Amino acid sequence: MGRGKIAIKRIDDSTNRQVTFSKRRNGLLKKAKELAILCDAEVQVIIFSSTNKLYEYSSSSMTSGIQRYNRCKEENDQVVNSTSDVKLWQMEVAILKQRLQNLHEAHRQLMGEELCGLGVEELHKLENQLEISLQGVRKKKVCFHLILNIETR
Amino acid sequence: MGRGKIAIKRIDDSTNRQVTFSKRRNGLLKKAKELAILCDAEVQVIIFSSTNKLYEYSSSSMTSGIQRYNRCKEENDQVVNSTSDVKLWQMEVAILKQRLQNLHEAHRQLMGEELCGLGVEELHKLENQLEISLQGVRKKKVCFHLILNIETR
DNA sequence: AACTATTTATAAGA
DNA sequence: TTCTTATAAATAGTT
Repeated sequence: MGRGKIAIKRIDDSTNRQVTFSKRRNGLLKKAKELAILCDAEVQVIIFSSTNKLYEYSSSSMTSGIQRYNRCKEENDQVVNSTSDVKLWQMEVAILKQRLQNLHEAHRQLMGEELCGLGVEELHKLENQLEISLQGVRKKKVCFHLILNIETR
Repeated sequence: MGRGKIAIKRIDDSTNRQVTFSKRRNGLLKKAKELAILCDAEVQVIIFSSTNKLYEYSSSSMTSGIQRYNRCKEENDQVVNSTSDVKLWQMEVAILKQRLQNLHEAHRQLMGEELCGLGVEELHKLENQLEISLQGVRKKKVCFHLILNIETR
């Protein structure tokens, strides 16, 4: 992009290379930031110049970004060895996620959604439960009204 | 760049956001590669989409790039390696437990239990929700009976 | 997935 | 270096 087209290969002239590095580095960091904001992504960029100077961008914290990367890679490895601390925590996460999912499903049924998987018997039980719930709520409401009546008397 | 100018803020429309993500992600990775080649730099890019998919570019190996970053940062004693992964998993466990607890509380309220913490307004809302739920369940039951009638006719 | 009208990035020049 | 500008490249909106 510019006055002329250039081939993508190492720029021989070191001054030119330095200038181009400076321009394109800024461009890359800007684009990284835009991507993160526009698309709600987590983006990390690490750049070392040929003179070993560090430039970086991270949409969150670089540390957490790198850790997330590490985790992602570990999962893909599926290393099956002795149960390390990490593995134990991972198992706990898996268990909790499963429980959360189950509870979520039950919750949706109580909301009258996602009833497709239920049979007649289960629908009956759910209906009874909802009626019991309503009784409980209405009883509680009555209590409130009694209290209000006493206070405003 | 394009038919119109856009403000750099989160794109609301999810389809549009996904498309833009795809385009700009490719753009960013291409630019990263060009910078590395043209300017003889070491470049690493890590991108997580909002759907938690990982995309990456590394001019060398990601691991060595990250290690180089760590060494560079060690002066500020921000050591990032996989041993602190345990902490991250612990954090995830804590977050999941919290979510589970919240959902559990909501669940108990839908069961007509644990109503002590609720005010009049909240009781009203809960009652309405339960009535809606009952309607859903009863509608579903009617469907079942209609089907049974047809089958046993 | 393609196609363009525009915007944006940037190579070269000052 | 920093600014300018002509041109290449990226991409937003459209089909």
